[in-house]
Amino acid sequence: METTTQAGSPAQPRAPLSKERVLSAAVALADEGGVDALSMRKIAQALGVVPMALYKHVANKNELLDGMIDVLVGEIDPPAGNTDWKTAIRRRVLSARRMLLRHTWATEVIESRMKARATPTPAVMEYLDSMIGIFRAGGFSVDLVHHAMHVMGSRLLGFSQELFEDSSGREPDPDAMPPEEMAARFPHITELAMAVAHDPDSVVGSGCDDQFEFEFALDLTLDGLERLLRRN
Amino acid sequence: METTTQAGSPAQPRAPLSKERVLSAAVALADEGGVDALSMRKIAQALGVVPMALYKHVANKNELLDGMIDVLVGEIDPPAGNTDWKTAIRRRVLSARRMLLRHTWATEVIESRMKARATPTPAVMEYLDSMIGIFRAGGFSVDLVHHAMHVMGSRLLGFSQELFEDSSGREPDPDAMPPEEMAARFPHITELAMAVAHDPDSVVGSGCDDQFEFEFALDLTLDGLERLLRRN
DNA sequence: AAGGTAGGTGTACGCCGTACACCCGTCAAG
DNA sequence: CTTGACGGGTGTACGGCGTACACCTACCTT
Repeated sequence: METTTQAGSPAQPRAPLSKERVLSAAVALADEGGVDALSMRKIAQALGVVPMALYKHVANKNELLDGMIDVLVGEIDPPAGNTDWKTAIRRRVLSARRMLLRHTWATEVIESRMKARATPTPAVMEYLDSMIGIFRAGGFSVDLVHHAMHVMGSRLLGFSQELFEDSSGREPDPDAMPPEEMAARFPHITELAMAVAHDPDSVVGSGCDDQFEFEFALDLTLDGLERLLRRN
Repeated sequence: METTTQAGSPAQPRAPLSKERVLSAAVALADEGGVDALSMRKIAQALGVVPMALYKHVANKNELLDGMIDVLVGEIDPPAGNTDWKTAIRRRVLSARRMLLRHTWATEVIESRMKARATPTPAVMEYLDSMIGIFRAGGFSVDLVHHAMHVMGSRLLGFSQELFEDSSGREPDPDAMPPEEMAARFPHITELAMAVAHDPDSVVGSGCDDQFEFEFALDLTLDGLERLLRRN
């Protein structure tokens, strides 16, 4: 059994590794067996490769987890044009939910990674940005969108809460984005951040009163329940 | 420096271990350094004891995590009597939030443990039960409470979502509670469960339409936002 | 032909959870 | 007073984990 590369061999012994192949193997492994069953060694084994080979494609396990989150976010349907904000948001959230149900480990990983990172990955940022865009296009003021994002909270995936939290004392982002590119790629996030904190440098800084936002969302919910109650 | 037990020594060399001491040491360690920095070995070291000593007080690390959750739930203020349901719920939720802010690792642990266990620990059950009780006392019908619990969702700690999910294929609960005791200790949960599924045996079984509940909560939120928008 | 580089390999280290055998102080029964 | 059970702390050891580091080997460029 010669397994070394042989020129004319019709069935090549192994496809070449790549970040995508590593990530989808990882996602597949997590789907069956949960995130506890996910180890670099198991992923390598599933790919027929030695564990350290993975490190040529992902820096470490945390980056791998971040990459997996991006894969998941990519599974969420893009925003549907030609509808009012309400159905657009509704569809998007329900699509996100379907993704979360497909990958039961997702919320756990998202939760823990969002706590650790200074900034969400670009894919996540893009998702949030387009979400904000839908609200803005629907006529929401910047302030109201801000509230809305907090209110949606965990239903928007579970991370908007953390997104707005103080980001100091976290793992420093290895390749933090310069503010100009930030503004160009995520216009809505930038707009919101500038309105919230009058300090455009700390783009998603802690210029917002978390406690106020929490109570705002809570009261909105309680009022909704009360209305239902009155209507008996 | 003789550290072995010596009869008349006024300062006894070490307090005797106990489950509470282990748990509070674990909570303290998690508070400073997050849940990743929490290992049986570190806890033991903090208590001046050999790692295996802990296993005389907790069965394994998962049970330790469950115990830690109970400690946290115990920090939530008990329900305030003599008020309407709305302020009672409000106070309770805000108290829970203060606890979560004190222990930033809490949501992560709760999230992962709730996914794994068949039934929440008694302390958690008690918390949920009293929460339901407040709604019921406020005049909510059983059905409406059911909706309400889903709506509050993560704001009620983050676990009611999982509580109502299908509980098959999870770690079997070592000491599952007999239904009678269940009904006696958690009357409100039982009432709700019986109404939802007409099968009183699978007390928090999957007799509820998760998708419906999710959309119900989503729409309640969206309607709330819409009202704010109209009032511009 | 020379040499850089991208990608897979092998070994090794320190951490983890915990199974298992042990040991010792206390206390009840004989 | 002896004995033996037992609750609780100990020591050793195993298998799995993430990953640092040195290597080797094809290939591509010049």
